[in-house]
Amino acid sequence: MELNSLLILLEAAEYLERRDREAEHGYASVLPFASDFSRKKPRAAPLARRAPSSRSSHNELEKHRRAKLRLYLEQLKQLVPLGPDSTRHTTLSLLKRAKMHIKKLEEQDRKALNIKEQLQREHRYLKRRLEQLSVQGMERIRTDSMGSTISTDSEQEVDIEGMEFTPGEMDSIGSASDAEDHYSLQSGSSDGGYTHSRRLNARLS
DNA sequence: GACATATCTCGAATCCTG
DNA sequence: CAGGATTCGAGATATGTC
Repeated sequence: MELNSLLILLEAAEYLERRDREAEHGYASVLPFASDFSRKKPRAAPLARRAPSSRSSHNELEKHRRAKLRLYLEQLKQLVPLGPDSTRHTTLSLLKRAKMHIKKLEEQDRKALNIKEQLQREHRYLKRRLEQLSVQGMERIRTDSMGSTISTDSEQEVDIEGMEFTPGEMDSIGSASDAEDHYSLQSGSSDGGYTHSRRLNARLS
């Protein structure tokens, strides 16, 4: 269904909701939006009636218009989860459900976006951390080859399992954006922060 | 039969186009 | 701006449900 139709239906749902609320308070039960008041004038007595032919064609057009509205409502019904009691739904209940459904989808979208940003930060941080570790490894190789007597052919294991880095620590090893990334990793996620649990095996000679 | 909801009809307001 | 097309609100009527 085109977006315009949905928006129209959503507006209709809000109007009907408001009308219900106002009816509960005993005023303006059948009046349209306040902004529409300017359109409404007291109905004049039917002086000049339309010619029968134009009247019937007008009625026919009205019938088409209602059919079109029904069609849109049917299409809307396909898009909105109606639940188990979907045997009978009034126009009003359908529009209310559609409104709730749209709000739910917007909320899901917002959450997914948050998770995406969180993962992007995590990815940036881990990438930089990996670069730093490989640079450190290369430096150690260089110093070892310059006469150091530290075990020449032994295997050294760098275990960073359970490592956590504070923002201050990040300052010393990376850029400001690194710190920002890591800080958000620890504080931003709902599961209590991100902990490195990876074991990096660095073969050093 | 009372009540709720849908549909029809009509006239007026508004939009659109030449 | 005139006039046809479209949209809207309101009352009447039809239909469904309890």
